[in-house]
Amino acid sequence: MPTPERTSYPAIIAAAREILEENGPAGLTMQAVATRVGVRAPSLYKRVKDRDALIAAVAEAVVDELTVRLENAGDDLASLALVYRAHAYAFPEGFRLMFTASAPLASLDRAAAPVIRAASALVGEAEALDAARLFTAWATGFLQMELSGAFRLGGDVNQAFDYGLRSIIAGLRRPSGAS
Amino acid sequence: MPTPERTSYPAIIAAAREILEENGPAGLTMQAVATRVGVRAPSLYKRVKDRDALIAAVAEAVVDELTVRLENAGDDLASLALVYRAHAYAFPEGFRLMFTASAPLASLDRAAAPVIRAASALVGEAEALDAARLFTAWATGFLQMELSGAFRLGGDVNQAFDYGLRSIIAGLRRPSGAS
DNA sequence: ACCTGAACACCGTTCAAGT
DNA sequence: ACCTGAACACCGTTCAAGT
Repeated sequence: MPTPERTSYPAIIAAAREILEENGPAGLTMQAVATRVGVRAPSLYKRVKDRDALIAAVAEAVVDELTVRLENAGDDLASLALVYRAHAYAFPEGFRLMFTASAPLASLDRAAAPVIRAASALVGEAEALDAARLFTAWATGFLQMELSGAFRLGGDVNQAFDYGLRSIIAGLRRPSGAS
Repeated sequence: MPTPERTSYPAIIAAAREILEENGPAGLTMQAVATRVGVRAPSLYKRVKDRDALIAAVAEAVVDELTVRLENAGDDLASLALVYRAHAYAFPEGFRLMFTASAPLASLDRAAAPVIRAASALVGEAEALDAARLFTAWATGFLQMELSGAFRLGGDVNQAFDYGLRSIIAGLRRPSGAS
């Protein structure tokens, strides 16, 4: 006699995301997730391979949500930068996961598409990939440093973000940036 | 009767660093460190508060070593970028720790000094901090993405690094980058 | 077919007892 | 004064037994 399903894969991922943002990576235990979805820990293994896979799925969910936001943003680098930053603020713990080893690299490729499009509009198709990597690396590094509290030497962090964004765009506009 | 010391704080940190690079964060257990320094796990707590403090100390050691390398490098951003990248390649796991929550922020401040000096030479003292943050954010993000295998869309990664470096310097040279 | 209690291995940490 | 075995709490994971 089939037992009715008492939870689901999406419910588990959503619960894990909440717990991660509330209690950090150390608080993201199988027990905590199971309790939140109303099940016992061993039952999770019916839908998730193990804790690493669960974490990877959470990272993928965060990236996929970012992708949607990027696709609905303005198609210039400045708009994408603001959306990216807002997403990092909204899910700081999830953001940290995005570029971790077990992260879902395929979903990152999808998130990259709008960035490459905006870069292409600025520097042309030949340089678009290099330019997108410059922009993404800067934004990712900046947000990670900002979220981890690494900006401790004074100064206005918002202004530093604007400065970086404007300098990068200015540098890309220069033909000397070509390969 | 005092028992002779069978290990030391530096030996513990060095062992932890080796284990981290060999086996990753999950392999960095108190047991593994204790075994490597020739002691039992409980003895580690005489010199280290707990595992988090041990990890933070490892991160600090990696940052301090980077600081020495930066201080001995050429005092322009291109030289600093190469040194930074070489350090990330040499200690990829340690590099990941540098901007983690429990990371040693004070030691990061010391590593920032040579970068700010090089930035100041390029854009002047007033913009030096903003420019240093642009450069550091880009380099950090780029290396993190490179080490995590996030560059999957083809293209030459070394060329992308050069392109990013040259574009940033070109953008900083422009007066329009000023605040 | 899914869920659970029980069990196992492993880890971080504490502490009384050794020297 | 440092080191250790023993113990505890906690966690990830497996699995036979339930429905």
